[in-house]
Amino acid sequence: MPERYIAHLDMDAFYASVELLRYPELKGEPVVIGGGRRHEPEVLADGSRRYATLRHYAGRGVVTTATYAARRYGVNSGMGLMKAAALAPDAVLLPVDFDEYRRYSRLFKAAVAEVVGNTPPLIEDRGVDEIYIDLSALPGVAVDRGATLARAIKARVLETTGLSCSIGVTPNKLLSKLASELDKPDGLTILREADIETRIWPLPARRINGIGPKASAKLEALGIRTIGELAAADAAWLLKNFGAHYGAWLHAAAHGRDERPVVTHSEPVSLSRETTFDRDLHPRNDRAALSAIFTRLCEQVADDLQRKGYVGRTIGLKLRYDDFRTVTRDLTLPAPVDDLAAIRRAAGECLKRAPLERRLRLLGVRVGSLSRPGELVPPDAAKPAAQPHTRSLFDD
DNA sequence: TCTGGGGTCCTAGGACCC
DNA sequence: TCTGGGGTCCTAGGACCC
Repeated sequence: MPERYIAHLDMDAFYASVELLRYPELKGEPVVIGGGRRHEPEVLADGSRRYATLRHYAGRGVVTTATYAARRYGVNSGMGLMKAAALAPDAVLLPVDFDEYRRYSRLFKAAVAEVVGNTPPLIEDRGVDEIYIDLSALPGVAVDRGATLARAIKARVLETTGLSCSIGVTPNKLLSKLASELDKPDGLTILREADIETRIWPLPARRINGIGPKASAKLEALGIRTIGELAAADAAWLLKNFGAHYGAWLHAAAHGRDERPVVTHSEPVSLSRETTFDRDLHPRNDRAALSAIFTRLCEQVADDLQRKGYVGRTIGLKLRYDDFRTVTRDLTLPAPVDDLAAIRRAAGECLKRAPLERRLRLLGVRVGSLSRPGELVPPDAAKPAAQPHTRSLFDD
């Protein structure tokens, strides 16, 4: 198998950096992006701006991104804004503007495509602020293991967006994802297999994409903190503790082994809309409000389906109670749908099967088993039919 | 100071069929 | 009136990621 050169590109503090392009005077200041829409900066008579600060925030929002200055106070994405306010009360709070981030996302991806070309496609989308790029087939890459090309990509991205990014280039996606973080912000890290021991093994196991809070807590309880300790663990012992599938993957990942290809096209599996209420709502006392929200979510999903050109057979409902427990119910229809009436009816059937004693904090509606409207067959029938096997002694 | 919204993939049990 | 195995679909929940 020929050697692969896979790049992982990660935009630096992406949402925050896009906001700094708009509000350059905030550069270097602790800034937090998150929450609802009620804290746009106010433009004063003299043209200057007054920003909201975390101090006065009240609500259920979370931190979407924080600038590096804000991170120094211990503020991190995913953290509740109320907690962030306790850590950094004077940090500026800006509302999330997804349309603007999506616009910059298209810009930086186009800039990368300009440098590497995109026929054949080489870029795998990993959401709004990161991509993988398969550099293996590009001329001259083997000479310096992608360094010149990666620098050209970084320069072009900066030129077209004004934003910096960090890139890791290694033989696979797993290592590149780790490598792109080693030198953030504005970093470039190139690793060979021989560098795993010195550069990867000292890192916490939690850094591996696929080891989350649960798995890392369990590893820690078993005495494993770093990737190196995980690599040293006995393979059979890992299988015993984590199951055949995950255990084998943990072992391979710790040794930096990952054969996954860069996937340049994918179809969605499901579309959903959900919302957390400002205050918990009671299924009986707040029936009217809940019903209106329920209908709106169904409308939004129907709209998304029609706009994107999909139909779906499985309608799902998601409820989150005031104690944060989450419950889902779903219903598979005989034929795929994309209209409000059908979605609402099916989601309504799901609702009948859900417990409604407690107050609710979240409601969500999902449509899965997607296909294209013209497609006659549901997705599974499109798979190659199982080979009929020859009759043996044991068949009926 | 309680924890957003949009996704993917995996597991596991039961129904149902051959 | 019992025994064995395999496969797919549906449903529910959970881990994880951006």
